[in-house]
Amino acid sequence: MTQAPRRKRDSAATKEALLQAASELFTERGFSATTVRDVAARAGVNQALLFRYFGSKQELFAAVLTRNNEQVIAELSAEELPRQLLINLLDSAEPNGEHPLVAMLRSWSDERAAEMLRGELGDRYTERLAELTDADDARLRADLVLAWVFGIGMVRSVLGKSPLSEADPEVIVRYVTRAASALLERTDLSDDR
Amino acid sequence: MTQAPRRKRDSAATKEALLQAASELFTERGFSATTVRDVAARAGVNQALLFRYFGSKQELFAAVLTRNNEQVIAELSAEELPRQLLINLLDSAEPNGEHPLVAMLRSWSDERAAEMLRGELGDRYTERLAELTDADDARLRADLVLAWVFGIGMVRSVLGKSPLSEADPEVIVRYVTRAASALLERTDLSDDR
DNA sequence: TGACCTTGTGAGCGAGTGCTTACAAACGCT
DNA sequence: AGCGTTTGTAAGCACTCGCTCACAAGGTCA
Repeated sequence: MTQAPRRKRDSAATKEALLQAASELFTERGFSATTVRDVAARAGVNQALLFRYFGSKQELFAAVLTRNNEQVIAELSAEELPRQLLINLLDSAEPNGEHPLVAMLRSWSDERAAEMLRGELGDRYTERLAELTDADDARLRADLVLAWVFGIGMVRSVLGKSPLSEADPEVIVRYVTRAASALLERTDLSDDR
Repeated sequence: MTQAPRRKRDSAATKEALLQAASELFTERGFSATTVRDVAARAGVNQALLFRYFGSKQELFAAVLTRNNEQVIAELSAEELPRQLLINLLDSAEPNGEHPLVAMLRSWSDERAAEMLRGELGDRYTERLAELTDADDARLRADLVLAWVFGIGMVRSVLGKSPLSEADPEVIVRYVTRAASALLERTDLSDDR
């Protein structure tokens, strides 16, 4: 009987397949509910390679998080951030939707995963949002808005609680940006269409 | 050598000890990071009794959640709810603080635990908050406020992210209630001191 | 006292976890 | 061809988890 066909020798493609599979699974199930065997299986890769290339499950998670979020933060201007963050998060309520933030939200309560959110990653979003106001406690106000976005993502995408999970994204965005303008008191935020 | 002294025969006290220990541990670590061995150890009880009295770890979690939250919901009027929810949550940032909600927040991403939050429990808070406005999408607005409270609790108590985690509770409450009054459009909510 | 039910105990089963190791095959090089 | 290095594979180690079970000890009632 013939053995299973070997993979082509291509370490770059293997790493990429692992990252992609890990990104999907962490988004779907969160950090602790995702096993390295699942990741390797979806990537079509022997699980030992996961450890050869990333060292540990935790380091793999870190690689996924930074890779996905670097992009989001870099691409968006401060003015668009809260609005786009929300829109992306709300759109990804669809089962195949896959926003980087959802992986973070689903892994929130895991202590090892939380360390990365608490650190540099979360602060990046805060700094960006803080640019929107000139109040002296700008970063606190930014954190409050960020907490709101996270909370909405939690209740809607992770919990799936109605009526929030069924509501029209447009309506939510309008409500939130309007109320948030009471916090980030520059007029150019209230550009709700 | 003498054997470890046996527990007194008192099923009620044993159940209560298990519930209390479980409540503490679920609050500190969340559902999935808490093991039945931990619970039994802190309660000073053989772990087999946990299963005799509660059937499974999941049923124990349900017992803790309903027990703790019934009290909170029943005690507070609708007008006080958002403010008190926030204050309790913010005060419990102290290491020994132990608000029922924190156990929920820490177990958020666990699918089995989330079922209970999604169901009756979360709706109870929503209904209560929806009483505050007469808008036709009252429950959606209530969910948005609830999501904000949850988000703040997450970022502050679970993540421990600064500056939100170090901020003065009074300031946070003032900001939030003021901005939330743009959502729940009755004037009697803006009673910020 | 002895039968019976309730409560507490220790040991361990079966499954799943992250991770390691010994080895085989494919490649680049001289 | 022969060599060393890189990439892929199969197996399993060591551990933790939720949960079960056979049994011992305390209590009640006849």
